[in-house]
Amino acid sequence: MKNVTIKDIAKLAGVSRGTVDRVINNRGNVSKMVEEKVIRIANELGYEKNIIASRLASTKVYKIAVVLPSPESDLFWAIPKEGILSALNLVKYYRIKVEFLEYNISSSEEFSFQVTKAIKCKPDAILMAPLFLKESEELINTGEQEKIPFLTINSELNHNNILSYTGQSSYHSGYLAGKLFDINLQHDDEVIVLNLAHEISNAPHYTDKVKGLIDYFKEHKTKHINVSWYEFDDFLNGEVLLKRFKETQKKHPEMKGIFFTNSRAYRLLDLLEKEEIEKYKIIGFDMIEQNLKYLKNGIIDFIINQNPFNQGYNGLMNFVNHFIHNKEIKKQEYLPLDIVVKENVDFYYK
Amino acid sequence: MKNVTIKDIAKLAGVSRGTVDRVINNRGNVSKMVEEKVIRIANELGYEKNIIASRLASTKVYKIAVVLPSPESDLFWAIPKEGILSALNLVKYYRIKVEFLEYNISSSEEFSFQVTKAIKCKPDAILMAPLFLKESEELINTGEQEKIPFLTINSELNHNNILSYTGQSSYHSGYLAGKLFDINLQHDDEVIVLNLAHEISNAPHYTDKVKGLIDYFKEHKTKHINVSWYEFDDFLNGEVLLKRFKETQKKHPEMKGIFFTNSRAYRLLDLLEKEEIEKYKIIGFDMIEQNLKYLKNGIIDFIINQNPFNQGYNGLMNFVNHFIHNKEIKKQEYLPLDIVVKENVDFYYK
DNA sequence: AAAAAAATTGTGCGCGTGCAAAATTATTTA
DNA sequence: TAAATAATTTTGCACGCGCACAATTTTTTT
Repeated sequence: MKNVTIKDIAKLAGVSRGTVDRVINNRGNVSKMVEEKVIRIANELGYEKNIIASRLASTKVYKIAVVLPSPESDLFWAIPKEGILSALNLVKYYRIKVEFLEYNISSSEEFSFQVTKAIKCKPDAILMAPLFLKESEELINTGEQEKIPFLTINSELNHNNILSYTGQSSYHSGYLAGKLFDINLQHDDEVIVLNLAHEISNAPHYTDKVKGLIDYFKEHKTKHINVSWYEFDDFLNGEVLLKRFKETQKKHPEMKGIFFTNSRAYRLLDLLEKEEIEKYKIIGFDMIEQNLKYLKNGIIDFIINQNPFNQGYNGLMNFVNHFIHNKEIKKQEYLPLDIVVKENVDFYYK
Repeated sequence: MKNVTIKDIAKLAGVSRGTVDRVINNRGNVSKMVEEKVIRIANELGYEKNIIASRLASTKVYKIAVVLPSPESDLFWAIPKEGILSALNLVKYYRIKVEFLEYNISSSEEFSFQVTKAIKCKPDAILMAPLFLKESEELINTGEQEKIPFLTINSELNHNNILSYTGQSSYHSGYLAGKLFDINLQHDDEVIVLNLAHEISNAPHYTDKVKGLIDYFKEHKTKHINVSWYEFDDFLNGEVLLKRFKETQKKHPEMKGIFFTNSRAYRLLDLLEKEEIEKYKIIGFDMIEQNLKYLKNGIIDFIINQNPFNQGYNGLMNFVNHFIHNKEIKKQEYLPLDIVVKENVDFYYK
């Protein structure tokens, strides 16, 4: 079962390897008759290009720009980068050049700046997390004019210049949180959603989570659990944050569950006494070190893991599959909604 | 930043490529002086072998025998095979030959027969699920004499002829089940462990699960939950199975939780009426089609997913990393203990 | 119809490594 | 010390494909 090579095709078609090469790679300058014949024979033999030989011989260097928040500004983002590097390691000799560009997670200006810079690199594609909705759309349009497609991770966005999305379904992660509260709460308890984010954002990956949570309790009314939500935008200021939380407590005496919509649960928990907070069922996102502390001491009950490693890994593999292997890639690849508790936390990618 | 090649080393060392090649690959017939010089220069330059060029040029075909239960005898095993094929697809042109050998999951004789056959193929390694403890140990010994190392998935076994284990920690999956029961059960409820397996087995991947579950409740006594366990070995006979379950029910009036230690929950559930069974909290393993039905209609509450796809994928990648990339591979790679509920089931590998 | 231009096809080298045969150098034997 | 043997090193082809350039054929122009 030797693999079919262009040499085999050339011999059968009665032409030279060069001609077969031109047909296979659409380099033109081949007469219609010959082209058809070569294609027919290639199909008959079930020819598949030997990618490693191809990449070895080719001088073309594929270029991808990766634009992600800096781990310094948000710890979560260290892991997707590891995923990217790990994928890269698998395809080390494919002549792929990666340009890493980082921005402060709170700065939409820096985000725009770096994506613009990425576009100027004229890469084959840009892999990014489009955290800022409005800016992202504009930038993706700009990219489209320059014929630079995008691959996205973490937050979903619709645009026909986006080749793929790898990440969770925000809606369903909220819905799942509903289920987890439902198991753990009592009749007439109340769930409060806290969004600790700088811009009071209408980013879909936030609103969809809330929608999912609310929908869950619309569909499951046996316990009469009520949901309210708040945005704390100046969460970096401990005093203000604490004050706003106290107000919320007062306003919602039946509050028994707290749902943090992102990885910043620890920001509030750092400010509270254990006794005061352990009466709440708490669900947050992301297995970053600061949150794990609270998961392990029983303050956070569930963490929903967003598979940051695979976001990076699969994101880059999508690039490879699309550009190098010429494979169809899925427009949406929804990653699992991992339920992380104290008892299984050690087995997830730390 | 061009990559360093043997040519570069050869030039700097003042020898030919062939000599460098012999040093790099320990082919001998090189004088000590030259060898040391080449090694020194290679290290200085940070030489890394270009694997794709290497595999392209080499005539050596790596051979791996894969011995797994047939999907016909146990559906679970369709997925690890998919994982293996998927990994294989990534390294398609590395000249790896895979010999798939299947056995009926209930037959230790067939297992031994196929592993013996695998050894006779004289592969570079054997990837298998050592479901039968005693037989496995003997076979691994035989393999050791023939210098054939093993890679294992799914059930853990200690032997120094085993290069790696990829799968869950059975103990912790039982422990996790304890936690899940604890959340969902009441004071003085009882949990029954059901092991539906042919041989009343002392296989560690069964006993460890029970141990984990029991330990959980040893450490968490607030609800006074009691645990008992039973082996149903003739589970294929519906009548007998049902009878034995009824007996168990009678014997344990406080039974409120049922823990199935493997993927065969559906075998019993198929025999019971919905009304009769929905009062129990049920935890089982593996996202096979027949179980998913019961997860989706609310009869099974939790499925612990064993990542069958990754068992296969990582198992094969371990082979590649060890033999082709010459990388250290971990002796134990514990996969996540995924908690699957109705609300997140669609996002796990079906 | 010859020359020029255009279109098509063929050839050879290189990517980085493996491998075996040939060539060179060092060592032993007679 | 020459010949034989052993040890070491070099050389060249191969893997399958990309690519630049050469060679050939066809078409157009004069």
